[in-house]
Amino acid sequence: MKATIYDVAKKAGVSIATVSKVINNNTGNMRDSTKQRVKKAMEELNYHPNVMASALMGKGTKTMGLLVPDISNPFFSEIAKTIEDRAHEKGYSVIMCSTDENEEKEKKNVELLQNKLVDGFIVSSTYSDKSILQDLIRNGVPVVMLTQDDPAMDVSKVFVDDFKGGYEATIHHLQNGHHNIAIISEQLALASVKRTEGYLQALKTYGIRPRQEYIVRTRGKIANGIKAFDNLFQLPEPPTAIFACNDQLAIGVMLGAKERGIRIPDQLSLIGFDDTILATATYPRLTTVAQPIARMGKTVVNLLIEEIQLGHSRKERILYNPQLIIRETTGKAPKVETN
Amino acid sequence: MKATIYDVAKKAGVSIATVSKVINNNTGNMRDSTKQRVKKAMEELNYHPNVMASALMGKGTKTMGLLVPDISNPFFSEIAKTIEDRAHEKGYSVIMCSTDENEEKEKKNVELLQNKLVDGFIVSSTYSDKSILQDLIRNGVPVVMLTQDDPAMDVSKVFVDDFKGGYEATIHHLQNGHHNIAIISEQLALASVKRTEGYLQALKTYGIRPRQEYIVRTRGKIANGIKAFDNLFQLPEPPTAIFACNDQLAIGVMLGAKERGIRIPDQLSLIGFDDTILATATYPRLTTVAQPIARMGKTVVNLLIEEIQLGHSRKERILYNPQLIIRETTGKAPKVETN
DNA sequence: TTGTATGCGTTATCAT
DNA sequence: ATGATAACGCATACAA
Repeated sequence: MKATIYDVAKKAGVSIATVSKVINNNTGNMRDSTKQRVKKAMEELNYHPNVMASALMGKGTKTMGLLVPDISNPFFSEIAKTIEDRAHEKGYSVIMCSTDENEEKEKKNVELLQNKLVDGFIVSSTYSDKSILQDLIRNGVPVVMLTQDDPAMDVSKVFVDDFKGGYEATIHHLQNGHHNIAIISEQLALASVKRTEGYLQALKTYGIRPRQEYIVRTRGKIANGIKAFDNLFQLPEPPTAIFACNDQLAIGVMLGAKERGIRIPDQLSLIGFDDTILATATYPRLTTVAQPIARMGKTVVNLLIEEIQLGHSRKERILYNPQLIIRETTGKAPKVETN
Repeated sequence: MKATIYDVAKKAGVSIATVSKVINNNTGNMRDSTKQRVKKAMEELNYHPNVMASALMGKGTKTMGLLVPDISNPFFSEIAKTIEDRAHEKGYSVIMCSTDENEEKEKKNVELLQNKLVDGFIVSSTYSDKSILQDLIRNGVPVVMLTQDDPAMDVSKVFVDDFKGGYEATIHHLQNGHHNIAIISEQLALASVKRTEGYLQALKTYGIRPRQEYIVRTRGKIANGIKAFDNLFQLPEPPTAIFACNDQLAIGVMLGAKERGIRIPDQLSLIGFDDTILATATYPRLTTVAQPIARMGKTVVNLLIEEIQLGHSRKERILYNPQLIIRETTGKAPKVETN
């Protein structure tokens, strides 16, 4: 049977209060000898405090919930990895939940976790029903947003400057002489609208009028990237450059292009976003806008734990710089045929 | 403040015992009217039972631990997704832990979870110190192994026939006329040794003597795939076909080959394993041995929950068939130059 | 410096 | 058919 605090107390010849004190390091007024005696007893019994019981007493569970759209998306699994690592270092566990951009699941996940065992939430998925999160926040549950700067959420946030990322990607295309630049954005991601705004701004800087038909919105999967590409290339005047708002979409474009015999980067320049494992798995290697995944992951965890201990949100907004990583899918615009 | 069972009882004008009964569906001897009254009160107060408290009473936490080598590896994140989905359907949460094939983390993860909040474990990572898991099992903690059939673990297992997968991949190469077939295997994965055995068996079937220099062991990352390829191609007689024991390794080979101007599949045939997102993200698309990820994920969860409720292991071994998916990286062996 | 007693929100046993 | 009450393992105010 598992040892309880009573077993330890008996073995050490003290009361449970004393044991409790050494567990919680309230050993201010305690003879060092008793402390050692208790510690020894804990060792020998292989005693570990029952988290459930101490949680009942108002202590936390040392567990955090991680809400992402889809853990099987490389970007999220990569950031989940860094979150997990950091959390473990700090003695926390992380429960993961994919919302699948599905309102029902969003709600169910939060319910599942809330009255259960988490001390706080990291949320990296856009909620269609924001009241779910807002209720949480109003009730004083620590929440830190990751990957999105949603003004509707008055909590701490860790994210990259998506506008800048979109801007710089587009500028890179423009500097290469492209004028017909399309963007494929993620329908439901807040970050994608920022990236689109950056794209628009870059166009403006170069005095180029945006075209509706060059702006496509879809879900961020490979298959949709292929579709988007197909549609774009049925246009009377197809783009010579594409900025895809995530790597999966970009991969889709590459696949579609291969299928149609369109060479990248000679006939089509392409930029992705995220710099996931996918970006280096393709040939040619994908030019993409990198997010500092490791630093972001570590930072959200630190911030969340800090707020859990603090008891309230610091409402910080931590903004990282995206970085355009030029690899092999971008190049000069093809000569325009003047007709 | 969160509502407790007392609040509900008061509101419904009954005792907490009665409320508890409707919570747990022990409504055998209960007037339907009271039951409804209680339910209504719960609704109105937005009452959710405190899992910690009920866990204290011996009920489980409805949480399972998922131990994988690395959640950022697409294979594991994809299977984690299906596990999560199924677990949620059944009202369970999943806590994920990457062991990083690091003995310290292995131990720490289990400790983190054990005395904490999980009702059982799904373990899909090879433990270098098996006693950690065996202690768990001996203590009656439900454990189901995923992805590996380790004879040292006397519990239920869900996995593919790795031997067969390795065998069929190699046979495919052989049928294409290849004789110089190399294998790149994952150093630490039990599954990889089975796949290697299948490879060896296939060779034997065709009367081909295995060559030591064609058998390379490494960690399953893209970078290592590149290195392995480089080494293989510095051999006096490089292979004309490679079987990589996971998709990442295979991607590494593709990248290395591109770098050296070696065309796939014309000059080199390549097969991967797992059929992750990576396999369809490359060009040409990767021929690979698929594991039925979705079915395996669903099955482990079902099995684990069953055993949690049952109170003991059923010690089932559920074996799935791998499936060779022939895409575009495999083809006929180049004509041999007789000299 | 250490121990006693109470409560945290449940479940379960036994009365009523 | 329903209610009173004792655990569960721990933290903490208060006593000693």
